[in-house]
Amino acid sequence: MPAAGRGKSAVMPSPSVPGRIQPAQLLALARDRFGWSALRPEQERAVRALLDGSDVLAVMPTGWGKSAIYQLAGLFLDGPTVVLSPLLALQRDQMLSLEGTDGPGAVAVNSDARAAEVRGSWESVRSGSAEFLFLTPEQLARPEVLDSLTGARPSLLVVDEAHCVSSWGHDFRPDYLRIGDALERIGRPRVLALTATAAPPVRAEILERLRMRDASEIIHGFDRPNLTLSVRLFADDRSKQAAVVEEVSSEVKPGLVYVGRRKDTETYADRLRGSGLRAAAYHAGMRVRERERVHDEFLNGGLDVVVATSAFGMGIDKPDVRFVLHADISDSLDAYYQEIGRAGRDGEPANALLLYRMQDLGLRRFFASGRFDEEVVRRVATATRKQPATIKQLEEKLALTHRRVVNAVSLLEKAGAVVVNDDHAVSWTEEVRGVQTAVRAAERLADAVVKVNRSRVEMMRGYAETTGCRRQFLLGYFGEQLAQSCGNCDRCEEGVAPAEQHSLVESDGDSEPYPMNAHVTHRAWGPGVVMHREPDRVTVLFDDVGYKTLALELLRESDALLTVDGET
DNA sequence: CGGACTGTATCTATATACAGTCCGGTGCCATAGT
Repeated sequence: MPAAGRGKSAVMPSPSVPGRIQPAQLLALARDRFGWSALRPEQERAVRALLDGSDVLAVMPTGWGKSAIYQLAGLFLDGPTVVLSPLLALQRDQMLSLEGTDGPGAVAVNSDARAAEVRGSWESVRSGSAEFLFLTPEQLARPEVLDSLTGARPSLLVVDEAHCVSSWGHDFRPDYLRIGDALERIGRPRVLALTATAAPPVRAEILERLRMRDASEIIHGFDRPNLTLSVRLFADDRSKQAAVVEEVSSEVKPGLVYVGRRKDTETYADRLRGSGLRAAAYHAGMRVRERERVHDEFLNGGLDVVVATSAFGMGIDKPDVRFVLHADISDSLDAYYQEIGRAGRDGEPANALLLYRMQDLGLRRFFASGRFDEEVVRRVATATRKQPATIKQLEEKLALTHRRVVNAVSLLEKAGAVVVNDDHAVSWTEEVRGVQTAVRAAERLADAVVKVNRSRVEMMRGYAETTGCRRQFLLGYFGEQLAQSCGNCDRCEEGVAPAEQHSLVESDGDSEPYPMNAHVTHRAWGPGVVMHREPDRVTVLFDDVGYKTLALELLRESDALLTVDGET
């Protein structure tokens, strides 16, 4: 514990007056309270922006000290810091890391705690002996939690793993949709959203859903040059399965294998054990004990490879993972980048290999399609129109699960048919003509989500099938342009990419009809932004229908199809 | 959307083709039972 024994610092911030904090003051406090010897420029900028009263969206790699931002800012701001975190395991880790410092205390309120513990936690938040309060978004759905929070007057609300705000909520963990509401309810503290992965539309969605105002976006670059990117194409499942075992055997260990189905984690783990490797399966259907065992063994070096569904990974910060192999394609480049980002954190070379079969997209399309339950939405609409009711009351009255009710309420709210009042009651607005109109509007909103999800699958497919440099494709998706082809992917290795890159460079200038980031409008699909270019095609992210890839040749022939609005 | 599995039909099989059905990820939280 680096800072232990130094005693309390002479540099006590005057918490109520952030004013102009000098860099030296920040650093001194970081050193004395947490034992950090230096701050990265991004960390410092983020803390200062928060102290100046701004909201902040910080996108930085895992291991870069995102938590340091709120830990430090929390010390200067008068009032508790609330940290929303998606997993209880992550909350435990973060509380542990705070315990080892001279910093102020941290408590958590969740379903693990007994009633007496919860009362104690709220008491220490109110008295100020705990600066940090860890919650899940689900806790914000409980009226008594909101009331206690309002009373505690928090000064900062942190949304950790903020990309979940965008990817979850539509049909999974719907309380993610209600964070923005809760935020207003508790007096609108400033907001800090933290994530390692967020493409431009994801960032826009985070800002919108959390209703962040004039937010400073502090984005660290996405490139991970030590990762070698490659894709192997397969026609049938058998040969792909064999290749998984071969590739894993020949890679430097340890590594991760991602699959799409729980059952496959077991079959691959068995086969890999059969070829002499220390392999384990991991998925959400396993007992908690077993999951923790695999997790710990992997971190401690007791395993060569973990074969997992997407359940494995958040919060894993193991520096020496040498490969991440995808036996099944991910459902978006956001997810893929997040997953391969677990390799090579030590900066040493590591492999990100995708074994791709076109049919594997089927599973991803299925998951992307969601399920709109018209009947549920109709019943919720009918009930609230008759009489305002809380979400809890609706669950009981209609005999529906929390998830279904929250989903329906969120869609109806977005459609303008209902509002959620200060007393937590959902009530009908009369803004929409009737139940039927409201249900139709809700369905349109749900359809739009499906379209965007499916377009994300298509971008993932675009990565797998691109003939150009993989890294240029990947970084382009995250809004970064890599001027040169990377020289560290299979396409560059084959020598294909540099030639195409050359033709791209030649084609710039005035003759370039659809440059990167140009705002465009399509007759059928409406407004969008150019996200990616290849010599013969252009990919546009449309506001309403998501990603679409368009052939330049066709666009040239029917040039009214896509018109450039000019840069903004 | 695609794969595994089941059932049925057929030019009666130690066999195959085809149609129909079911299933698939992520985690809070609450609640029931020991």
